[in-house]
Amino acid sequence: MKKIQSVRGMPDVLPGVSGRWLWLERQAQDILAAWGYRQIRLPVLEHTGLFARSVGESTDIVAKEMYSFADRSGDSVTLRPEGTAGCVRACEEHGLLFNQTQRLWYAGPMFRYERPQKGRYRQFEQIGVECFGFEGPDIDAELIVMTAQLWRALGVADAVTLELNSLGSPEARAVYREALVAWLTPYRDDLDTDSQRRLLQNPLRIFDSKVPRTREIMAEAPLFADHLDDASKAHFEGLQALLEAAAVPFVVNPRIVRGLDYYSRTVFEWTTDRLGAQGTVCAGGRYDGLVAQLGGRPTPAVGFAMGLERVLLLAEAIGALPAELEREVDVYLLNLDDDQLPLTLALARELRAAVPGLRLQMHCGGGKPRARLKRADGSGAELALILGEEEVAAGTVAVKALRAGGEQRTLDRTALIETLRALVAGRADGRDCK
RNA sequence: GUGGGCGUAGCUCAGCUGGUAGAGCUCCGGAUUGUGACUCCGGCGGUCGUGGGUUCAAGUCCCAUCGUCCACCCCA
Repeated sequence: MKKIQSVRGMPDVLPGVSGRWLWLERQAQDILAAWGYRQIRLPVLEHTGLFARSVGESTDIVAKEMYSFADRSGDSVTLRPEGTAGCVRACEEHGLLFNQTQRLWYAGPMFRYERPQKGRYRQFEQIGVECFGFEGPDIDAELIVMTAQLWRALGVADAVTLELNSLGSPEARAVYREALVAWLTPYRDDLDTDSQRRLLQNPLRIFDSKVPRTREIMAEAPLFADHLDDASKAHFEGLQALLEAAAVPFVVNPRIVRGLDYYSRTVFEWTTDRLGAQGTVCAGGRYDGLVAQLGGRPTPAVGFAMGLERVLLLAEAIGALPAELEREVDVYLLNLDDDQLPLTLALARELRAAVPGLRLQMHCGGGKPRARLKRADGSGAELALILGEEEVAAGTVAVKALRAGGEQRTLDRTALIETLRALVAGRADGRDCK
């Protein structure tokens, strides 16, 4: 009998690390709310055609990475490989873009059929942000400054770099593309095989090659910056000025191309050198043409997506995870004899009500006092609250410090609640480090 | 899809030129009839990923296959 296991590339998040996820999601949600962004909740399944029309037929994502299948009626549906397409679809479908602007976010799993490796999974979690109806560089800057704030809140700001580029208008890009292909064609045989293929599919990507000879050639190639249309150029310069004013450092990287067809003008990536081959932690850009392409009125749009596994890997790699995440239980309440169970239950309820935020775990499962204390220790709690015959008779609770020393005091109800409130108040939960 | 590393107890791993499967941690019990974390004693726990081959004998060698990790491609 084959051992049962998860589908390849679809990892479980076990209890020991799920707290990190809650921490990350809370940090992000707090900031999004503070900037006036509203959540939109989207289905995980969409009609296959949506992605083919938006992401691009010839992209790897659509060509070979989609989880597509026929549902019971025979329609082809696809587990979303990214969030933007579904978001635009929902906004159009419900009239959210009619004469109005939107600042939206969503979170959840995305699916791509790729070989898993570090920082890459077949099911992975993203937080995505999309803005509609703003055409100037102000909103581009807003998104970037907001992400910069998140990196600070998470303690990873020093480990990420902002890289910027402009892809210009679709027309300018098409002109440049032809120029680049014409320039490169004489060198075709000198290029590596991957780049020869790119020459047909996405020549701009050749700038990304890691092959030395290809890089030598590309160092001489014509640059897109010289083909940028005036309006895109002004937009890009406006964005850079705003980022400088906001003291957000960046580097202009002409090699940033983005794999999805719908991008235009501003594209950006937050990258790190701490994660091996998957250095991009957050990426996005402008996609002014997409709404119209999907059948809506022409609507300017910008957005980004953040890979949460990568952000967490990064936080872990540089030791940015707050130590408080280690403690999941504040106090462990145990009775020494199960005759005291009804009283113990009542006390647990009373303490949880009296001390907001208190994480109190009550002993279950019987056993000798020794075994109960052992469980108290294993729970990770700071304090053990012990309820024995003597305490019940006296109306007190024995409070034993489990982490430091081990001294034990006997407290009445008022002193106990005071102690627990102080414990909760002193607990840094990672929300105050922005 | 391509290349390489690795699959032995729940976890981390050792196991020599082939010779009857080990440690640490975890967990449970005892030393300790109301006190954890330290110490000591005992216990639970493995068809050595799977299938085939070579051999008197395979965890060890060979082949295949699956899984996993890393890298390429591509991407969050």
